[in-house]
Amino acid sequence: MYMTAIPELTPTRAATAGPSYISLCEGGSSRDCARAQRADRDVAFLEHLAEPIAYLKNRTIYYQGDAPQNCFRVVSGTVRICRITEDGRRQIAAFQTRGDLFGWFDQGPYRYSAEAVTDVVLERYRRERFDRFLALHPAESRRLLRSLSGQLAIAQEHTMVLGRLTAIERLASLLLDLARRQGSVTGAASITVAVPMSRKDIADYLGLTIETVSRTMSALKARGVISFRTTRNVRLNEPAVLERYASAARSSAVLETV
Amino acid sequence: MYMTAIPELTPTRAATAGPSYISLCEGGSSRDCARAQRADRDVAFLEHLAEPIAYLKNRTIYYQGDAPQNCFRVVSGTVRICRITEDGRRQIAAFQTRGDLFGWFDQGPYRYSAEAVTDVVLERYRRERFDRFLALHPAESRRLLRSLSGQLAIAQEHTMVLGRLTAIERLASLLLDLARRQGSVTGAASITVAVPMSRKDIADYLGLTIETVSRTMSALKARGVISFRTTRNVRLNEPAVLERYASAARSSAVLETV
DNA sequence: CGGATCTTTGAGAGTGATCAATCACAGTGG
DNA sequence: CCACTGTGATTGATCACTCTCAAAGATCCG
Repeated sequence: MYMTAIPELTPTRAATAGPSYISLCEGGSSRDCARAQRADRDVAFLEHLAEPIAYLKNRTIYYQGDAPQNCFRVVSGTVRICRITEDGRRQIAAFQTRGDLFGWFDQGPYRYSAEAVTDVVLERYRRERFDRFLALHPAESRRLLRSLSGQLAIAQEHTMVLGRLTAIERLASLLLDLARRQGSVTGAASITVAVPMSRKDIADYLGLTIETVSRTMSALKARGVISFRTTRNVRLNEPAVLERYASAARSSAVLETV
Repeated sequence: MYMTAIPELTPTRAATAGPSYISLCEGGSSRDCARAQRADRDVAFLEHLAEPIAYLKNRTIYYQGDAPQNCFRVVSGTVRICRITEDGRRQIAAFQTRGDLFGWFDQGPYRYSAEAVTDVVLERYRRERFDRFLALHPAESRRLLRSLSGQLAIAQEHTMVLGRLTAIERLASLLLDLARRQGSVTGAASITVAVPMSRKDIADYLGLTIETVSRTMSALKARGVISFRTTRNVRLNEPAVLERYASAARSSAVLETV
């Protein structure tokens, strides 16, 4: 739809074609955007703000420690927000997909790096202009609040996954997340899920090692819960079983007041 | 300062004394607030919005799953944002202290419960009024953005802790966080830290068990890095050593692009 | 087809969890 | 004032899940 205005990938820098306006939209998943109030002059203004830019797989979009001059919105592809320690441990705080805004909320220098998981197309915004725009357009800033709220909610869910789930529960949780983000209707008999990231990415997102991820995947396959077309294309044969594993992360009855 | 207007604790509901205006302020830690632009009528409006309310230790402020009718700001004490699974696993997503806003960003029902760690005094805001206020006061909503950003940053730091740090590193990280929140100057020779939460709370925040927390504390004590006045009052004898343990969570040189 | 990278699988080790008992402390009442 | 009780914290012994080290198997791409 509005996406077509942006070239699907012209390495290192999206070419030609005028930037398309994509309204800030709510939630981390954010599917349908681009509706809601936008006076014509708003659109005109934002057209100057958004600079389309593309990155090849595994390229760094910005580094932890850099001064935060830009923020970005994902047009297509997947971005990882991650950090590496001196001794090589890596943690991925979030995966950003279509519609997600990132790089906006660091106050000082970027606290995490942003890297392209796949080839990606982004819209880049100069932070200072972006902030100025927000000051002028209160409605937009309230929509941004909702978007941030969604990201915070996701981060807190992630906290549960990292702090209290077993390996198999973490994997189940991720697979269902991916399915949901790809718009699969939960409750379906069988779902095909594209896994854009490597085993290492999965491991670093879930707080595990590559080996554990691989072994756990194999265990799920052995039980017939999932099967592989390729390593990056998983078929969820029994989503209900995965739901059961992942359920620890989400639902829960209200219990005693302790 | 502005705190004095609110009674330090009158069980179940803060008594008398008119609500004091506390401006939304930035960052998760947020020390000095109450400055910045506030026209007199803004103050007057907010005075009607904020309802002071107190909770005794371990009381629930709201339950996961409830419809989110209110949001809160901490005036004094500590609040935990947590979730319990059916099988009893608990994860604390965050501790909220003076100046922190919580209960605002859940879109649907509350995803986490909020409970009083200590006796607390809060300001309660009706969400619908709060939102209406934001719509009328853009500056306030941008300040809220900054506050939310801070909380998101904290959540992402927490992600690193839960996903990649060892028990001793997690403890070091928490102790330094507490010290910082209490305004201790880092780099000091020796710091006394109040630990308002129980070992169980610490364990559930750090993704460990009570026993591991206890053992790790003992190990640190044995090495002379910390010592106890009581279980809830820790003296950091060698903050530098703790910094070294915790450093994995924060700093890190920029490395290869992988 | 060869070489690099990614993934899977195996064997063994280790950190933190579990199960269990003791200890410390605050509150209560005799 | 001091036993009694209940909760929270500490310590111990053992277990298990995941990590580490290692090698083989896939997959991709020139």
